Amino acid sequence: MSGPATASVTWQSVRAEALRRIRTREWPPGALIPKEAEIAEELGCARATVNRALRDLAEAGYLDRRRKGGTRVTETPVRRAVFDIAIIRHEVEQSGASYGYALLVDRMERLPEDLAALLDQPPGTRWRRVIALHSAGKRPFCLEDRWLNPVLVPQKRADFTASSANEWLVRNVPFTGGELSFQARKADTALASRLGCARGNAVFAVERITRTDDAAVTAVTLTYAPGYRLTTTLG
Amino acid sequence: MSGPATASVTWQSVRAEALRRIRTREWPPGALIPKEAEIAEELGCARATVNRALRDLAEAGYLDRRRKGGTRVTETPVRRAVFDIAIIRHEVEQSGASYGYALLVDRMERLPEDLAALLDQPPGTRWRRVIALHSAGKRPFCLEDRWLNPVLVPQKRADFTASSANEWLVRNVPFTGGELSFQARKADTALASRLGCARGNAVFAVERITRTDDAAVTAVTLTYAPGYRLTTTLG
DNA sequence: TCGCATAATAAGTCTATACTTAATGGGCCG
DNA sequence: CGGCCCATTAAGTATAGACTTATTATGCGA
Repeated sequence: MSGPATASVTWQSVRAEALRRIRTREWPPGALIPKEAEIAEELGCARATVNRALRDLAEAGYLDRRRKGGTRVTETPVRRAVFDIAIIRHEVEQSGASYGYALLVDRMERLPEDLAALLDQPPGTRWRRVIALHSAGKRPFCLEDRWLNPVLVPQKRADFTASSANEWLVRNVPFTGGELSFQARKADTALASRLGCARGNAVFAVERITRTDDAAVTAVTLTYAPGYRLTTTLG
Repeated sequence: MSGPATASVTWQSVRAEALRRIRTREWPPGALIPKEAEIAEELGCARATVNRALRDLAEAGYLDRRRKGGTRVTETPVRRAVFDIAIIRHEVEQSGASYGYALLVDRMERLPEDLAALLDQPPGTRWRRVIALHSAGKRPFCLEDRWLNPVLVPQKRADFTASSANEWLVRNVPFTGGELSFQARKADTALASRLGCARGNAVFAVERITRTDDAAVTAVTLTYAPGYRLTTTLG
């Protein structure tokens, strides 16, 4: 009823072969490639196997697939960079340094107007504001300036004196979406003194807003000490 | 989608249900969840459908799966941010501005020692160096400072006076790997004049090395004018 | 000739089944 | 008691077949 038990063509091998054809331009950019059934017959496997392989290549940005339209090689493959958003403690520990944490501010404050708008909060809303410093060895590593939705993260339930809001949130408030942005900033006097660097230094800043289905959970700005690099591998 | 006539349970619906259970802590962090066959029976679908759903959640970082070990909920879900590495022209055009391009330098130069090491080239190797400015409207947008492997990108074959190396490479040299890093830098005099900003301004810099299986293809530093933000959505 | 209904098509998906592979844990032997 | 081998287990994968759905092409009528 089924084919030979051993000779199976794996979806990885189909993927590899398809990628080879793309790289060698046997299937040039923009070209329509044979349909699944044809490739399956050619390589001697089931259509589902080809489907798995081509779907994977499509996810990776090498192919564009459309029902009825067939599959074509992407004209200009969009490369994706993937960053893992780690817990800062892990990031520090992974670099070999010992991790330090200090809570600097934890109080209720009125949201700045622009931020309130981004968070879908009426102007003047008071949220919990937490500022903390993460350090690597004796050096400041990253300043965390965070606003928290007090409904979801009341002061009595979450205490950030010993460990950061970062970790508490990861474990306690699953989020469903948000935005992330990176930018370069000049350190002002306050920031420079907290990060232990000269005023005017260029620092790397990450802004992140996190939401659940219903409401915004938190908005945070992470400002890293000068010299920080965010690195990843292209696959 | 959830048609009554077509009673089939889709893998998306299984995924959604599993995610719901993770979010509601019905399956708390660290817990072992039922095995595929059990879930399949419970939801009334084939095991392959459950497999597809759980595999997807594992890829997204919600689950850890191991043969024989079963599937458990990730203790601290690692969130991933995905950035599309666009062609700079597209990035500018998408913002609504008109794109401008100017080639500033194109000559053979000796690789700096540290870069040569990164690129697996013997010290003193001469590569093609290209410097170009991308602009949005009348404003400088991004300075591209690039080194190219002259074997793969000889000057006679690739002319960058009219369009950038960026686009030529995407279309002509498929790459298989590389590294990417982001950082904040202070603009020195040369950079400031080219980007049309004040000296000492904080600028966002992207460094990228691109390789084929055999050899390094190119190393590039993209320095964006002050105010640039790299943004993405968290899913 | 234009516009719309319809047929054709290729990918998307579900199912049932069977086999493979990586771990795990227990039992046997030294 | 310790270590190794093997049975067991749960995920991983392959397959054939059938059905769904988005999209394109076509042909008919106004």
